[in-house]
Amino acid sequence: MTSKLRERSRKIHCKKFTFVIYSNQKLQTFPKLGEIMKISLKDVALHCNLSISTVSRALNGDYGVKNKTRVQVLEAANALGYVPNLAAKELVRQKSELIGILLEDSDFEARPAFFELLPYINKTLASYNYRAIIYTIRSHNYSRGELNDILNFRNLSGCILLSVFRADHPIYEDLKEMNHPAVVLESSTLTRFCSNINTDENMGAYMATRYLIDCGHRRIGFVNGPECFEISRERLEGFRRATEEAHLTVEDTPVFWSDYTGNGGNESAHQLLHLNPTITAIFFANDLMAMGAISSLAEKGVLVPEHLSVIGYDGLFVGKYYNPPLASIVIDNPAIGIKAAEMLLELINGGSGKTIRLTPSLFKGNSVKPI
Amino acid sequence: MTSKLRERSRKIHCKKFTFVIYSNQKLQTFPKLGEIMKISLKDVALHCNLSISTVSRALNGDYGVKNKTRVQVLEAANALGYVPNLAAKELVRQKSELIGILLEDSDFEARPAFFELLPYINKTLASYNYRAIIYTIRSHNYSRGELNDILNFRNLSGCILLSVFRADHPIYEDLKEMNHPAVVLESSTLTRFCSNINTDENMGAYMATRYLIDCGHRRIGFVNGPECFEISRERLEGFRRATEEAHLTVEDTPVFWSDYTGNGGNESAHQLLHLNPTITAIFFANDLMAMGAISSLAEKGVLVPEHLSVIGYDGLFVGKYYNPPLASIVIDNPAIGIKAAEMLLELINGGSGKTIRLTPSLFKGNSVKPI
DNA sequence: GTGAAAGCGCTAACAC
DNA sequence: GTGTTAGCGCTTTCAC
Repeated sequence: MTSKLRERSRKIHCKKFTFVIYSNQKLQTFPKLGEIMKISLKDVALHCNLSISTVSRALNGDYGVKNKTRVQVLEAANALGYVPNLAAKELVRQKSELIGILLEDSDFEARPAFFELLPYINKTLASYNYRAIIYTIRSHNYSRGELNDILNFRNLSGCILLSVFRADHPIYEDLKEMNHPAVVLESSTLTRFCSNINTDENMGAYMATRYLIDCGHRRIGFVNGPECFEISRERLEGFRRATEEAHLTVEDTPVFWSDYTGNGGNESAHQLLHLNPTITAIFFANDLMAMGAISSLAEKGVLVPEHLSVIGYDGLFVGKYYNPPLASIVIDNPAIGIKAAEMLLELINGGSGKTIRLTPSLFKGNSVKPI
Repeated sequence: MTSKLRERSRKIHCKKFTFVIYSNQKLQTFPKLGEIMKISLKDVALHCNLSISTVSRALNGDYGVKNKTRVQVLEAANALGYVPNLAAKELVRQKSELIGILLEDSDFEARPAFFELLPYINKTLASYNYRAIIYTIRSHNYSRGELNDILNFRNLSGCILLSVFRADHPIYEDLKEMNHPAVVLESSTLTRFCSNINTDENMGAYMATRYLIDCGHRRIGFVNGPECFEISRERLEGFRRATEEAHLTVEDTPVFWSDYTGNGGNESAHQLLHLNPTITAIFFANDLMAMGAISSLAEKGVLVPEHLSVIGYDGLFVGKYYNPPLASIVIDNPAIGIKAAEMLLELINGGSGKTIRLTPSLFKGNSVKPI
């Protein structure tokens, strides 16, 4: 022990411990009254008679540390209850193991499925020792550059755009110019640093429509979400692809633009049925609208599937407990969550942006009846 | 400008800018090729011909800065795109504006309501400039002290226990001994540093049962959650309070312990009806179990509310779109989320732990029929 | 294989 | 009202 180290040693012992006694391999510490001081690398170093740098290397698993030393350090760190200070680490490394999760400020009811994603994203990130930090993005009054600032504040390693914004939201512009890793859902934004993962919406809508057609329905309504979302447009394409393939006329396959909410779906369905009373089936662009419609129609005596067949989209997990169990296009949210996190980690490790497109599956709930 | 500052000035200009030209009030910067260097306090200081500490004071709104200076600093910081480095700030302040949100690792289906809370917690925290960082807590193999380590790693200002753990989960012990601010939901853990917010479960269960009784039901089943949760026990007390008050016998008011999942509710309901065929109403301790039961019973010809009245608990927002709209005890999740965040901030600002108990409300969905 | 020392960007105590 | 200085706890050269 150098004299300088010894000198500091006394000082620090006074600061954090009254006594430090090694006896029978058992380390006893007596923290001062009041708050318990946090143990730093320095404390571990002092107890091991080693320098801070050696302790750091030992703890980080670096080369150039004698095995015996490493074991000694590990034991001391454990005994003292050492917890690294990530702020210090991040300051010097100029990066953090933090991932920004970006939510729209007001999309709760409209996008319940996203909250099915979060636990999976978080777990996947955690398994690589990354943590998720949540930010809220304004749908309106967002100004260019906010995204960059968010990333810079805490030197985030990257971000995941969990909400879907309207296609002309400026955040997509920020995303295109940004050189931090990012993953977006249900958007086709793709750059060197930005991957995207989405399901084949066109295919999903086609599958739903096709299922209704295969069940014998020839007059089918489509209640879509707002036109300003990419996904709404793609779902319309899929719907049209299926109806044209089956040579259904546009008159027999009316389309309504709604808003992805339960009430919106309900209102659109009533309007649709009022204007097109011969309709035998409706395809809703999400489960919430389907549920809103079914429950309200039932009260007016229109029963699903007896009088009207209904299929939704999203495959919300509550759908299978719906009455009747709601036919739907199932998006595998756990898979998307896990994949999104993995794609981001890939980008962080130097990978290039890429696109993953999953194919949704069909859940044949009893809300659709063959005719 | 002191000579020392001037010296550093040259160095830094070389590092981050090729030219820095003020002309017509417009600041033009030419970052070097490749990555754009981040702007630090030092850069702002140099451009203003001020010391770092003055710039820091100006930016932090401290006293002792001439107004003209402050304006100059603010403008320069803005023009240069200065973003503070929070890791540095946290390192020196020994605390962060970070709140840990603790989720159980596997409670997704069982607790969908918690994901109704998160957006509100996050928004409230954000309005005080705090951020939420998500941690997953293991239901099993959790070892004492993990919570403390989580708080210490990043010098979190506090944490919110968003999931409800079984009453004997060791995290509650950690919580009791911890001296960091914490807020727990649906638990009565209360210390100097730990507040709790919950709804009056006894009252909620009483209200649900009482509603059934008021509708004329005299033989009422109760499908509860697992006994290991505090809330299950309290809900049972409320149920019993109502049945005893109405002088219903224990035979006419059978209780089943289930698991808060859709399938569990379904199975328990079938068992309950099989053993007690004269039952006219069932109170489920959460909406998910109620939905699972209703949808499955409907397929067997047992219709709600025609043949059986059902009331749930939680007031999930999808409940009002259920078929029939599900009567339930509504827990005001937005209020709880906002309140939880506010209570935590109170603790952080030196307040003492306290208890808030909200009274739930009754949603009279059509799933209950008077007889 | 280990130690000394510099410095990440910031705050705060102390000069002046 | 402003500048100087000493760290916060850590990683990372560079010596030895």
